[in-house]
Amino acid sequence: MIRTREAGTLRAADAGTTVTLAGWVARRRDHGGVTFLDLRDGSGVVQVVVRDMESVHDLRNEYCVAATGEVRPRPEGNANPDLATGEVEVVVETVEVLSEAAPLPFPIDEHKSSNINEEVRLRYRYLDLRREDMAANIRTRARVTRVIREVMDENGFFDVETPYLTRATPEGARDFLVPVRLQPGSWYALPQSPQLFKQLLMVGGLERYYQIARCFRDEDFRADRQPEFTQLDIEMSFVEQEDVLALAEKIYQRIWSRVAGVEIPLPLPRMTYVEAMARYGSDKPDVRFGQELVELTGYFQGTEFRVFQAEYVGAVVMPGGAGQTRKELDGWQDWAKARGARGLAYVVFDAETGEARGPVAKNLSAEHLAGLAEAVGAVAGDAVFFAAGGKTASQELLGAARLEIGRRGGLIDESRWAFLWVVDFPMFEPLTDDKGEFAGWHAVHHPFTSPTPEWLEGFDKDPGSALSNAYDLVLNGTELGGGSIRIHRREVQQRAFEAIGLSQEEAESKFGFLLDAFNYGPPPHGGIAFGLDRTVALITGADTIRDVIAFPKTASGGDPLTGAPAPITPEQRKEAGVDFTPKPKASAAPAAE
RNA sequence: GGUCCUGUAGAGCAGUUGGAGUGCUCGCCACCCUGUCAAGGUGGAGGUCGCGGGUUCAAGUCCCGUCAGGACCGCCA
Repeated sequence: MIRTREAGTLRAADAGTTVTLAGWVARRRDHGGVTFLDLRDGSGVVQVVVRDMESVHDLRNEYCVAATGEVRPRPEGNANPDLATGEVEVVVETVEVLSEAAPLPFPIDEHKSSNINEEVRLRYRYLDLRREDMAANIRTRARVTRVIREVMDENGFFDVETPYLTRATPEGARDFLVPVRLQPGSWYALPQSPQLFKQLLMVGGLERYYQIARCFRDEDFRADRQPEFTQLDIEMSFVEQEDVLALAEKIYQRIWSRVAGVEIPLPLPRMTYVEAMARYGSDKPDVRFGQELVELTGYFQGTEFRVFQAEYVGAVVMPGGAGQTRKELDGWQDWAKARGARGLAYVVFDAETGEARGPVAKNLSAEHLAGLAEAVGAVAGDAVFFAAGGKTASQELLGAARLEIGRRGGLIDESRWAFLWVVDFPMFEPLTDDKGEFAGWHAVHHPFTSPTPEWLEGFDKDPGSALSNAYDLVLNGTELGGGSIRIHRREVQQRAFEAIGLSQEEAESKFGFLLDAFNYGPPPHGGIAFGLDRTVALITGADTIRDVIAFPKTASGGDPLTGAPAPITPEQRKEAGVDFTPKPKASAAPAAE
C-alpha cells in the first residue's frame, strides 16, 4: 500500500509514530512560513503541517497527494474539537503530488452545503461523490445491502440471479426493449421485476429465494423513481402471509438497528386498505401526524347544498387555517384543480367568535353549521376542507390535502420512523374508458395475486368486493415495498385471468410458460419486493433517490456524465435490426401481437 | 401528454415601474504573511444574462417559441 494509515483514524494515542498518508487536499491554509493542509481520504480528514514551503506552494484543492511525517499532539490550545482527528496533526517535510487537479466546477469541501445545480453534479459525478453527504450515502447503501444479505443468509435464503434480457410482459409498465441481432424483428425486454422468474424458482423447488435485483420501467420519473432501480426481491414456498411479514419485519428491524441505531419494536402495526383510505385518504398513510379525515356523508344527509348530495362527503381540518388570507384560501382551489378535482370547498371558524364563514357556509343550514365544528373536531381559528363525490377520489383528494396541511403546518414529527403494514387490498379495481364508463376489471397488485381464503371461491363472481392476499410496507408515507401470496392452482389462475378479461388464448400466449410450470406440482408460495433506493433514501434523509444512487439519470432519462442515451451509427442500426419490418402474418396465427 | 418553478462569471445568489457602466459572497490567478482549521491581507482576471424571435427610442427585466434542469398530475400490475 502507498499509505500506512488512513487519515481519519489518527488519534492522540498515535502521537510519536511516523505515518504515510494518501488522499486529497480538502483545504489549504498558507501562512507564509507554515502551511496547513486538510488531507482527506475515505476515512476522514486530518491536518497536515508543512514548513517546507517549496513543496506546498503549487498545491491546490483536490490534488491527490501522499505525505509522510510524524503524528504529534497539537500545540496547547490548538486542538480542534470539531474534528475526530482534532487532537493531533501530522508534521511533514515534503508532500508528494500523486496527481494534479484542474480548477473545480463546484466546491467539494463546504462549510455549509449549498444546492449545487444537479446537472453539474451529475456531469462531474466523480467529484460529487467526494462530497461529504454523497460519500456517506453511498457507504450507507452498502451497509444496508450487507445487513440484508446477512439476514437472508441467517434465514436460509439463496441468492439467485435472473435474466436481464427477457420477454416483454403484457401488463404493467412500459418495457425497455432491446433489439436482437440474430433474430431481426424480435426484441428482448428488460425485466420490470423478476416476478415470473421467482415464481418459477419456487416451482423449481428452491423454496427460499432472494435477489438484490435491478428493475427497469419505461415510465416518467419522479424524485423517487428512476428508469432503472433496485429491489430486494424475495419469494418463499409453503408460507402464509404471516411468514412473509415476519421475515420482512426482521430485515427492516435489523437494517434500522445496525445502520440508523434505532430499535424498531415488533410486530409492526397493521391497517386494512379500507381503514387507511377512510382515515388517511391514502394506501400509504403517513401516520406521523393526526388530522385524520372525517366522513360526513351521514351528517349532511338531507342537505339542500347540491354539492354535498354525494356518494361520499368528507373533511379534513387545518389547525389555525382561519388565519389564511383570501388569496391563500383561493390557492387551495388551484391546488385541488391541479390534481384534477373541481375544487376544495372550505369553511373557516372565526378565531374570535368561532362563527363558521366562507362561501360554502352560506349554502348550509343553521343546524348543519351549528354542529359542524364538533362533527369534524375543529376549534375556533381552524379551517375545514371538504371533498364530495366518488368515495375513493374524494378520499384521495382529502388525503393529499392532509399531507399538504401537515407539511405547511409543520405537524409532521420528523424524528419518527412510522412503519406500517397495509393489508387486505382489493383484488381488482374498475377500469374506465375515455368517457368514464366502466370498462372491466384490472388487477390492483398483479394477476398472480391470490384472493384471501374467504374469497377463494367467489372472487370472480364479485370482483369489486374481493380482497387479495396482498400487503404493502409503508414508512413515513412512502411505500417501501409490497407483495402477496400467489395463486398456485391452475384453475384459480384461470378464473383470475378471466376476471380481468384475459382470454385463455391470450393468457397462454403471454404467460404460457408459467401456466405450464403450474402443471407440475407448484408449491403454495408468496413473496415481497422492497425498493432499495427508497429505503436508503429514507434512512439517510436524502430528498431524492438520485442522492443514494452512484450514477443516476435525470428526469428525462439522460446521464449528463456519459451522455447516454446517444444516437447510434447507421452501421449499428443495420446490425441491430431495429428497422426490420415484420411480414404481416397470416390471420391463422392466434398469438400475433 | 399536461401544469408549475428555475436558467445572470467556475459555484451560490441579487439585479426595483423596461432607462447611463450587471453587482455580492465563495472559488480562481499573483503577491504578502510562522498556528490556522470557513485562516487573514493587497491586487487582478473571469459574463453570448440558456438559445431564437418579437414589442419598444431602449429588454437581464415584457410577450411568443425553444432547449436544459427540477417539482407535481396523468402514468408507474
